[in-house]
Amino acid sequence: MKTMPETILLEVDEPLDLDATLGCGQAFRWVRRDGWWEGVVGRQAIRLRQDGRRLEVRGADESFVRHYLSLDLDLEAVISSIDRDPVVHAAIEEVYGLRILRQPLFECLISYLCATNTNIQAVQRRVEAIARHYGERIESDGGQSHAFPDLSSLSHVTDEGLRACRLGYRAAFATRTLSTIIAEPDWFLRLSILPHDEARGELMTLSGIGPKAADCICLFALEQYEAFPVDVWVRRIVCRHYLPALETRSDSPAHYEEFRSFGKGHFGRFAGYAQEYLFGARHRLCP
DNA sequence: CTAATTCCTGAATC
DNA sequence: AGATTCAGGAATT
Repeated sequence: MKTMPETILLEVDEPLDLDATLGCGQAFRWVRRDGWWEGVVGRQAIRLRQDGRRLEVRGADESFVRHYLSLDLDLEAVISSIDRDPVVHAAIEEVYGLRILRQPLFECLISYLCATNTNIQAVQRRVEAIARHYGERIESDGGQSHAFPDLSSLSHVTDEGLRACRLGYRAAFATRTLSTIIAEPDWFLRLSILPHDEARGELMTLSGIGPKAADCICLFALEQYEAFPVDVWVRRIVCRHYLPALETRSDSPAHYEEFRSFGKGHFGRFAGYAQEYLFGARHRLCP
């Protein structure tokens, strides 16, 4: 599929900060190279570059990019709904225009399974390796790259194969999760129509997917914006600025739940957006 | 319910 | 330069 170079002209009330959006760690296949963001979404190798309200697009058409970046979401309204205290307010100033992407569900699920107990760069390497080993070759502007494989392409993957992709002990979790998903033909369809709490619970039954990964998948692939993932940084930020009383508590599922319900209660329907803004401003909020 | 331990990679530090 | 330390979720006991 050939697509022409395109330029999207953003409206004044259509804020976007592409750097914050693609660089905040929500998706793992974007890299910045000489002024462009290069990434793969589905089977398309895409390049994006923003200059003010001009958004240049290569490798995909405008409607695809608009949807992926969720430009149809009224971000100004979302931001004013979460702008409830000086701390988020500072975060909003820091990464104003950050948008939550609409990621492909399967890739998002496997990516966050790879994301436990590691930093963002390590996850990027793992996801990239899985694509290189098992994904379909696709042509990009310069050379070639690989789409993230679909479920059937990973259905016969072995533990060793995934260990070669540096998943480590997560390889065994991944193969178990793959086999339970494969066992139910419409698993993805069923998941995608469940309400948040049920989708979350269903995800957590999978091997290698705990509360935090489940919340990320709900937020980044299922458009469930009330999801409030609590990673170490969000935990730190909430302890420091909102709930110092929770500081001394150790980690446990019950304590995770306290942070999560704080987020949902304090920020409301778009708590997930608040989470991303806090996370995006983490080095300013927890220096 | 809580606490402790193990799993593994990669970067930083000694 | 090679060893040690640490950051980072989930599962198991």
